[in-house]
Amino acid sequence: MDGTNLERLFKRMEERKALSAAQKAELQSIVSAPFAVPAGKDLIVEGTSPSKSTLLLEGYACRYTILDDGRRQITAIQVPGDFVDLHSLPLELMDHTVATLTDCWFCTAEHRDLKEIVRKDADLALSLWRLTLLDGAMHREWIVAFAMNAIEHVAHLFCELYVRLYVVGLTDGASFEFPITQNVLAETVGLSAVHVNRTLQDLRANRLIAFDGLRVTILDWKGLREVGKFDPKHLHLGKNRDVAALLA
Amino acid sequence: MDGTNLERLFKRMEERKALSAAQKAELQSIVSAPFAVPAGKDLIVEGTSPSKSTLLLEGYACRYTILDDGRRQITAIQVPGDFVDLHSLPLELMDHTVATLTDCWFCTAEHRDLKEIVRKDADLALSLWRLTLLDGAMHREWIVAFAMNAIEHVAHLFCELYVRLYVVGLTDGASFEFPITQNVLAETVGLSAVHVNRTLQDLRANRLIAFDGLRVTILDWKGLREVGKFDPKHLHLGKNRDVAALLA
DNA sequence: CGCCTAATTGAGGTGATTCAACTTACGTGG
DNA sequence: CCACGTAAGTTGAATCACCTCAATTAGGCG
Repeated sequence: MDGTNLERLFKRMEERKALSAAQKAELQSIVSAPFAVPAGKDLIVEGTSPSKSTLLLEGYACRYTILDDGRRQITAIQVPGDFVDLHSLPLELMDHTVATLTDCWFCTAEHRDLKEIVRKDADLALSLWRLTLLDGAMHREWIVAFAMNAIEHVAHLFCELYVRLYVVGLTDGASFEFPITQNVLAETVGLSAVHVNRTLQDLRANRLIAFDGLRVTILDWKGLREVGKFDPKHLHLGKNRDVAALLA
Repeated sequence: MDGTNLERLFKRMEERKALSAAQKAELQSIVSAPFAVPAGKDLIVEGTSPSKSTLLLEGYACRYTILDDGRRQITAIQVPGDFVDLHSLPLELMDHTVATLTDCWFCTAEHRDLKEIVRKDADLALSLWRLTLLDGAMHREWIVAFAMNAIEHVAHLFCELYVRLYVVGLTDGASFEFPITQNVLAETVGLSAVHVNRTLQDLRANRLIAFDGLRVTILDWKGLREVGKFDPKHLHLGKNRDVAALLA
């Protein structure tokens, strides 16, 4: 068990079906050593064609596109265990940029090695394919969230983050680290920073969450889910017993 | 060339790299005969696990989710040549519903046959995988479009439809059939039907498009792209010469 | 202490919503 | 051939959610 720790990736891949020891070893054998990237750096830039895919091990990253008026729209928040650009394997060209939101650790896997896996092990290929489709499912859910009002949208975002972090073991009871500014939240939900601020105050006043810019604590999970109309079906968590309990 | 016509699917799959005659024959051999579905029917329902994937041959379909307040949010519009649920191959469970917007023709491919292809032909596997990622790329683009105002958003939608239909040969000069109500457009862009109506009037007044509920004619392609901030990078059209000309 | 960034507050403006009415087009039956 | 019903499109008026701009407060940190 030396080298880069892929446990969080494995947890994600095993939501549907367990990986064999050989499959884990196979993945373990192709990933690079971990490396750090400071907060606020563009990691993979729109218009480039990566020759490897990058796995987030620690920290928060995001995908974004810059709008004409200079605003940045974040289209996904990535948490540890997420491949941030696995889709570049079949798609080749990046149509958006991936950046770090906090100090992060990553590792990489060469596309030629990943393609070799796809060739040799159809089950592993389907499992990797599945990971990229989960991104798509989350995108769809975000589109739906954009049709909600501000409070619902922000509540929905916190619900999603909580469950995703829970799956990879990064929640501590009802709370999780989230050192993200209100500005970044605004870029995520497509609202002004001022309105995000007022929305957070609403959520606090309704005793749904506490958030000090560093850590989110969920005070009323049932209430938050109700406000955010959150149904984790799009996360395709399968029959994970722990998560079932979380959602009961 | 008997049986179901897969030309539009092939056009989509060949954006990056040509398929061999054998690969086309392989795909041709696993698809069902075409069948018709009338407008307004739910074709693949949220919560089910399809044992086959469905290809749209003619007409318009959509993916949607119903919100708490009863509104329907459309998360994708599907055009001929699109697999509407190829993602259910690795993902198994449908997290949203697919419905027809107009009278449609479809055909299907059994998952066991598709998996056999994935097993035997890694290139074809990557090509199918790629198709599902294009959906994801479009979802991301839609998220960005939701951060725009009404006119920009609607203009963006028409731009995207125009290019996608052009790729599969369904444009006639600067126009294309689009027998879609303003109500459905409202469900697509997340606006009220009233405001979609006023937005369309704006687009007409600015001589950007003509739209009578049955057919869209683009009067000012350059202007429309400008208003909609449309950049087709997310469609990953590769070096298709015709499309390059369209976008010049 | 002074500086910087993030968070917060207030006031005024605007884009989009809701609701209700009216029109237009089209199909169906008397 | 007209009377009617229905669905889609259009319009006006009042309201609301969110935005912009500007000022203020709070919290690290050299």
